[in-house]
Amino acid sequence: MPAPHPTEHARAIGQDGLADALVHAAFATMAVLSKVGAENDLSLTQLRVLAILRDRRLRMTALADYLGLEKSTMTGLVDRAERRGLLERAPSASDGRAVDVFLSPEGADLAGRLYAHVGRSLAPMTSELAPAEQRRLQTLLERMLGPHES
Amino acid sequence: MPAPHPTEHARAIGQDGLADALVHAAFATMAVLSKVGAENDLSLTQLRVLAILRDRRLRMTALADYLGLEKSTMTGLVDRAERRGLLERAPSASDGRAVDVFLSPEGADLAGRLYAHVGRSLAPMTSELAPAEQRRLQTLLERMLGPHES
DNA sequence: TATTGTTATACTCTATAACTATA
DNA sequence: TATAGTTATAGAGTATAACAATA
Repeated sequence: MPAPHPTEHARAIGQDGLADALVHAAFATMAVLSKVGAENDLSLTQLRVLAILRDRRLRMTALADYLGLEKSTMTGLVDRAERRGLLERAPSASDGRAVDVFLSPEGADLAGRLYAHVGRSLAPMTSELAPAEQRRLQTLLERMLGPHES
Repeated sequence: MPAPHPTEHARAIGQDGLADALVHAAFATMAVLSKVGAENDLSLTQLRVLAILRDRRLRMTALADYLGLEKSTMTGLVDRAERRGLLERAPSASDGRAVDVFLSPEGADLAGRLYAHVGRSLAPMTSELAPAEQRRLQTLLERMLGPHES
């Protein structure tokens, strides 16, 4: 798994300075997430599935909506994760057509470890800034991204 | 192409507040890049290839290094882009084993339009911040990401 | 011998279309 | 009829291993 070179496309894609920096930061962050995933034999999509289901039980269609994917794509995605024992399917109690998906104990365990791992893996980047700068960056990003649900 | 829901995994993956915000911003930015790519029938990887080659001529191996992919992966990637007339291959002048890759005129044209398109597509997000905040955000991101080459 | 690129192979990710079972 | 999920199919993206050509 060779390491990428996030800076280059960032510089070439972005329109202005801020867009450049955002694209650059996005590639750097995604590279970290991909690496954390790869170290656990998880694609970025599987990582997202674990993250989304960390505190939720969702039907296939709702999971597809969260990921921005087609429901037919979910079948294989969930199949593979289920085969690895990371999540489980169960028929919905309220709708005979629907299938709920949720983390298995092993999946929840892995999700928890990944959660911590991502934080540690991002630290070398974030610790380039002093604590006060980190707080300012967080505030600006949160303002830019709008109010969180939850 | 259904729209994703970047906030959720962000909240669930990140370790602390800043990591959360970075992951959230990365997913939001990647969603924009993916959308711009998809509107032009380009995957994120093909978008990166165009961006990287925008002002460069590289051999297959160097391109693979920039992307963080195996050289064998490049063959198919370049094949498909070449088949679409976006880039070209030529034998290296200095090394009989090597193959140079570079944008075709059409590829360069598309890359230029994508460049502008990305800037415009990111604007709704960045313009949530006042101009002074935008400058502060850019400065902080650039400090965090370290000095650019070029 | 080592390196460059391709080929062969296999698996994951993704979408579209057609199907089934339920609502 | 409409919705939930799966299956069938196809194509892109990715890696590993083996190979040919060149250095």
